[in-house]
This record gives sequence, structure tokens and C-alpha cells, in this order.
Amino acid sequence: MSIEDWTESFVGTRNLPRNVRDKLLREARVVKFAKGTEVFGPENIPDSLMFLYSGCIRVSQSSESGREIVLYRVEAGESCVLTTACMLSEEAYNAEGVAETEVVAITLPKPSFDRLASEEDSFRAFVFQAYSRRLIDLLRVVDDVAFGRMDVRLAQRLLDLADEDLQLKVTHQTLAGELGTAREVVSRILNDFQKRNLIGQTRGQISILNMSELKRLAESV
Amino acid sequence: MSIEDWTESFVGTRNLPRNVRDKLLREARVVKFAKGTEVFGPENIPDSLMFLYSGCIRVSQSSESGREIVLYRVEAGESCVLTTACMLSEEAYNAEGVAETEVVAITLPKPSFDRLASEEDSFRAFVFQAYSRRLIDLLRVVDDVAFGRMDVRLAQRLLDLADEDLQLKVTHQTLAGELGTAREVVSRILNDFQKRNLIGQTRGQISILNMSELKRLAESV
DNA sequence: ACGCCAAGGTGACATTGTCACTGAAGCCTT
DNA sequence: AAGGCTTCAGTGACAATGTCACCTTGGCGT
Repeated sequence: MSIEDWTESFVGTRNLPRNVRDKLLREARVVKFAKGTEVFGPENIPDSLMFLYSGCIRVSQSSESGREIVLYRVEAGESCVLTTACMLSEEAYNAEGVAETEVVAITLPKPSFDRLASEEDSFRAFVFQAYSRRLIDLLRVVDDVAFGRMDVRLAQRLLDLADEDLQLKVTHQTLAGELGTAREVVSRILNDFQKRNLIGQTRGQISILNMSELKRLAESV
Repeated sequence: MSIEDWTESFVGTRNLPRNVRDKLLREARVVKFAKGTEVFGPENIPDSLMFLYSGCIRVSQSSESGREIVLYRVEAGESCVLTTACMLSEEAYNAEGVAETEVVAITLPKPSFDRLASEEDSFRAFVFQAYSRRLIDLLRVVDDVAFGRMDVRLAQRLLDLADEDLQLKVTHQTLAGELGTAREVVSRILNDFQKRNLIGQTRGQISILNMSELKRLAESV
């Protein structure tokens, strides 16, 4: 499982002394997840801290009724603190993380984590910052869900998820899952967008036709 | 400003060695906030970590359109990590904390905080746990707002906020602010509750008449 | 008694969520 | 190529919630 020196990839480890980094390389395990795999979930709580070396994890929450909402994404170089959070507080939770691409992660056993957090200021700062970012992310989600209009939020997502050719390969159902709404709602709004020539649609595919207008909509308070 | 040894009040400090605690007592400042005062907010970001010695802080977020939603409450013995979170990540945010009762808090200067977090395992665990709890709280808020029915959520709040005589002195507007909805919606639902003899209402006051039925409603998925 | 103001009520309408269908596009198999 | 299956999307009716404009009421101070 030879990837090059991963301690170079994280701001929390990159500036540590060489001997500490060497020790880390011995202690940590490198884990891979195939695209679509569940990285963590209600039945699958890891007992160590994870750092994302490459790929992307989509963290979402779902209701009993089957609806779903994406909370945030963990990108390469970031740490996935939700798992540790849930490890600490004993409460039940229904968030899950799914590998959106192939994922390579570093898992650090709790003792190593504790020692690092104790001895290395830059590492500790990194972890606190990771927590902070997720708190802020969630504040944003609350704000959107509680106060945002669905067409505006959908426009934002389309822009977020579009590739460089302004194309998206997503189903209406998937978009509904991003926003925590129902497929029918997404369909309605997308049809409206299409009528206004903001987007084009075929089965499972959307193309942005009028970027500037869509942006204007996405930013309209 | 003589309150007795506050280090006894927090699980993160209570088990520290006596000499460390004495040092803390010298370094930390004790701050009071009158009921209704803003403890922190967009224009008022503290530069130190706060621990709540007594009282209760209501943390809420508001939209440009004037609506508001309560995210969680910080109770005595807990730490208010949101401020530090926002301190760390430079992002703008629109959460604010208001003293719901008179509040006595301990503020720890950043250097003291860093030293403690580095040297004392139990303190560090306390802080991580504080972050975790808030993350979990926010997950719950997202779940409620995204998937919950308003009548169910309102019933829950009524039960939460009622005193031991099953009375609440709140306006419809305040309840709307708790749940992130509009006053009219609260009024509608409360009138429905009243028709079903679950509650009684007078101006600015609500009394729970049928506890068990209200509970059933609050727990109905 | 009077006026003021906050609290609450009301109806009309827009947006969003739910349900029960229907239709259409892309596959597999034969 | 034809049929059949599954996933994806469209539709209309209705319920729940949010928004707006405006109206009453209760309590307070003068």
C-alpha cells in the first residue's frame, strides 16, 4: 500500500518534525474505499480519526420517510471529524458518509491521535479548525434550509456540481437528495428553468445554457 | 468578583491538579451578562474561550428577511465553542448568543487555553466533547427543519419550555423564533391545539391542558 | 377617557411537500 | 428486432407552510 509520504498532504502534519512524521507513517493505516462505498454510518462507526488523502466523501443525513439531505463534503487534505464527534457523544445519529469517488484515507489510532494533539500545537490547531469548519458548514445548511428558497438553492447546486463544460450527470432524485426535498419539487423547478432557457435537460443530464442568469438567480437573496 | 472556586464546576477542570487550578483561577476572568444582553454576535466576537458558570445562553441564527431560529442553548457547566469556531475559520457568520437569564461566564485567554489543551488530557477531552455536542445539536436542528412537521416541532417546544406548572410565558412571535417559522404559522397551529383542548391561551401566556396527548403528538414521527 | 403599541387574528395567495398515477428512455434477454 | 423490465421523469390534486396586507384586541401610560 505504498503511497508517498502522506504527512506532506495535511496542514496539520506537514510542518511536524521529521522524526514525528516518520513515527506517524509507521502508526497510521492507509485505507481505501471504492466509489459508492459507505465510509461511515449509523452501524459503522470508526474508532479512529480519519484524514482524507484523496477523493471526496459526501456526508448526508436521512429521515425515516426516506428523504435525504447532503450536509457537506469532505475533500482531500481535510479531516472527517463527524465520526469522532459521534464517537465521543453517545447520542444516536443518522448521518452517513459515502465515498463519492475512490477514496484513500489515513486512519490514526486514538492513542496516536491523543499524543499528537497533546504534543504538537500545529496538529491540534488543525483538528480544531476541522471542527470549526464543519460547525460553520452546518450553520450554512441550517440557514439555507430554514430560510432559503428552493429555486435559489437548486441554482446554487447546479453551479456547484457542474463540470467545466457546464454539464451535470445527475438525476432529479439525486438533486433532491442534495437539497433535502422531493424529486417532484426538483422536477418542477428544473422545468421552469428550462422554459426560461437557463438549462437544457435530457434523461440523467443537465446542461447549463445561461450561466450568468443562473448565477444571478443563485445569488438573489 | 468573588465567586467560589469555579474550577469545581466544569468536568474539564474539576480533576486537574490543585496547582493547575490555582493558576487558572488567577489567569481567567469572570464576566457577567445581564439578562437579554448579547454575549456574542457578528459584531462582537470574543477572542477567548468561554465557559458558562451559571445561567443560560440562547444561540440563534437569523436571516436577512428578519426570521430567526434557535440553534441550541448553552447551559451551566458547558463551554461555548461556536465563538472559537468562528474565530478560527475566518468566514462570516450570522449566529448570535443572547443571555437568556443573568449569566456568569469564565473567559480563558488563548495562551492559557492552548497550554491547558496541550498539557491536560481531561481538559482537551472536555473541549472536544463540547465541539461534538454542538455538532450533534446542529445535526438535530437540520433534521427537524428539513424533515419535521411544524405542529410536531411546536408541541416539542411547548413541552421543553414549559415550567413545572405547565405554564409558558411566551408570545407567538417568540415561539416562531424558536422554530424558524413565521408568527402566523405558530398562531394557526396554537389555535388548532386550543380547539383540541391541548392548551389554553391568553395574551402572552400558554398553559398545557392535556400533557399526555401533547406528548404523543410531539413524539409522533 | 384617550391614544398608543404590542400581541394576536384573518383571508388570500405563493411556495413547497405528498400522493397516486402515467409516460418515456434506456437496458437486457431472447 | 421485439418484447419486457427498470429507472427516470411528468402531472394533477391536494395538504402544509410561508408571505402579505390588514384588522382586532388587550394592556399600558398619560
